[in-house]
Amino acid sequence: MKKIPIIAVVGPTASGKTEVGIRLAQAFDGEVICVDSRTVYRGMNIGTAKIQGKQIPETEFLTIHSLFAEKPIVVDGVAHWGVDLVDPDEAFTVADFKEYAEKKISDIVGRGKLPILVGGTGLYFRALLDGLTLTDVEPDVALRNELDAMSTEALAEMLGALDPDAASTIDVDNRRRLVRAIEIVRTTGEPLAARQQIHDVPYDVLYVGMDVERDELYARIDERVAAMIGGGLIDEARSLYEKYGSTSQAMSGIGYRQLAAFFENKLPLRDAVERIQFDTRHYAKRQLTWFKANPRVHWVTNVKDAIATVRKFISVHP
RNA sequence: GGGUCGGUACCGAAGUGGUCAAACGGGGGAGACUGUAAAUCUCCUGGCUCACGCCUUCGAAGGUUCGAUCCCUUCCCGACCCA
Repeated sequence: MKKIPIIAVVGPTASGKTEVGIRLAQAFDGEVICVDSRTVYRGMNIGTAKIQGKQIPETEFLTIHSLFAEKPIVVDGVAHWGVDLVDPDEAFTVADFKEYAEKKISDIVGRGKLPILVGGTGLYFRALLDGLTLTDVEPDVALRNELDAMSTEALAEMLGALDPDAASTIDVDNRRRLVRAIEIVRTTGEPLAARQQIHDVPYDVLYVGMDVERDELYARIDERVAAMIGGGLIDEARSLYEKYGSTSQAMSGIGYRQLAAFFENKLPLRDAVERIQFDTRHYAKRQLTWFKANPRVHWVTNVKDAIATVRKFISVHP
């Protein structure tokens, strides 16, 4: 079976992915799918640096599938999908993303366009493009609450009893992983390894990575955060905070949680803003760790090189 | 001019005779990652070294001591108080 050519634009936050995505889409008749765990939330615009443009009804695109009530955003003639899929009090997981993106890719291909994945959420890319199976075990809130009351050591012990292999494989210092592993093993009765496999993927992916010197990247991040504050992030965060509280998944995002601390008088504004900058830099670092580990990424420093790289790739996929 | 409290690694901040290259936090660096992923977790962070170890550090200079980040003296700097 012939594989579907796909472009994946990866890189840390503030590295210029958005612009490259648009330019590539224009140059190669593509549509963009945002691979971002935060811009899926409606109403979170400034703090997520969500693409801004004209929102148009999905029906104009003759889409075949529609998992979410979404409105793609069109910027400079380029449609962006995967944005504004859920409300901030809803959960959105990798599995949701994977399912959504797979259907969206066939939509785009069905329209004769080139799918261009743009984003910074490493796990989402891996799940979609490396074919992670993502077992059918959905998060069990009650079980998680129960497990959360236990110490990390106790959790590790519990997993050791249920699935020794898993216990020796996963990071036993990481409660969150421990809980998920126990969740899977307990509800399926099968070892974790049986539930976590890799399947073939029908895509032929070209990874384009945005390479920015570290100092430059950090300077851009600081500027961007300052611009967000100047651009109304505080008001945006406040209204979300008032509507959804500080504990929702969406509010755990950088920018929002630090401002929530400010609203609760736990942090002076000045410190909250500085915190946002630090946390964003750390986040960028983690993203870099993820993408640097992928040997398939073609690193570029500008739009022109990105286009050249894609052109070469496309030429072997008539 | 007098007095008090301080000056510790990139920053903040413990330490108060040996067990101190010096707790802890921040920052910085590296890494992990299969349904919270902008989340969560791990390691490193004076120099040389794979390591044992060696070397140089705790404002400066002297001194006491077998031994000083820690005690004494003087000086420099900072904060506050009294004049």
